[in-house]
Amino acid sequence: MHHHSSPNIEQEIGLLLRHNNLSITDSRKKILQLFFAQEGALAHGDIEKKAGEKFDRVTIYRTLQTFVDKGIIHTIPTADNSIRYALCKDACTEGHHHDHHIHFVCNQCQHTFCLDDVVTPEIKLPKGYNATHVEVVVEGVCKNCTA
Amino acid sequence: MHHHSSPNIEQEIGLLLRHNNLSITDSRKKILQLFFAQEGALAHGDIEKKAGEKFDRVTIYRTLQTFVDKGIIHTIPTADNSIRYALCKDACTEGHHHDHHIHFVCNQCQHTFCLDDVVTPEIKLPKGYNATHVEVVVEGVCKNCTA
DNA sequence: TAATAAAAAGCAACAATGTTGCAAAGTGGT
DNA sequence: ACCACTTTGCAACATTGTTGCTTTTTATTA
Repeated sequence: MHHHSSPNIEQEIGLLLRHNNLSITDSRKKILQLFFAQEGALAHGDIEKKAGEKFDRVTIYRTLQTFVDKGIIHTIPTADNSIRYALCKDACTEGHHHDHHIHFVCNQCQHTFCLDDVVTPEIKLPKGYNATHVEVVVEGVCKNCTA
Repeated sequence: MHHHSSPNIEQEIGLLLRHNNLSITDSRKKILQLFFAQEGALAHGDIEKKAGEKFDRVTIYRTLQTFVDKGIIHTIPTADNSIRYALCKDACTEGHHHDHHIHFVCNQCQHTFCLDDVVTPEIKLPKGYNATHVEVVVEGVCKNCTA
């Protein structure tokens, strides 16, 4: 399980923000904590539910956007109009995401996971098409629900 | 270009609806015409723009939902909260979609295409994960824009 | 530590998108 | 032409996302 509640998560979060030239604010810390405490991806709505009493909706929108811009989190496409966000584990930088792993959506628990060890395959495209990014989303039953 | 305006499109649409046990109505015909006249996928918003003066927004929502349920169209996930829809070319039936092709989103013209000849690859998942469906969305520059 | 400039958060108002119940209109079958 | 059933349009509402502006917070300097 990835649920560290180690005392230096706080520190780690501070460093992460500082490395990205972001000032350290309550909302940024709180939202990053949610991501660190979570195995899987979060939608805006999830964050609003978990942190919404403390923070304005607008702040959450803007914070997520900032994190995406800085390469701290990445988006995961969905077919239900609720973009998911997850921490970038590869070396992403401002304006350059390098997430080559696939994503898994569980039909049972509805959670979305980054399978960091499964890289996106090469796709052979017809003539004239040039790929810059390949996104793979696999649906099915996850490890926790298979049991 | 795929813009047939052949006289039997109308017939084809009628048959398609009848085969799916759907009554033939103006909005269903119009929306199917848009899909047939279009190389690429459509979002709800696109359809609303092109047919919105004639039909209520609610009707468009309900019609798209009906078509998805019947296996006439399928959804394409996106990371911008605007689900795209495209005609199913494989043999989809009510409750059973069999679209194994990949999707391509052009960064230049912003259109989304079904590459019907490119099948989704096998993905090897970690132990415990079971796949029921694999969705591949490739981003890049399409045939028309490469020129 | 206090003062300050810059950045972020909060607020309010708004825009866009999606949903529901119900009455009116249209469809297919007799 | 009639009838049962389905679909549409309307209205009202809920949810989600955006924008401008004021207040608060942050990081930095003295």
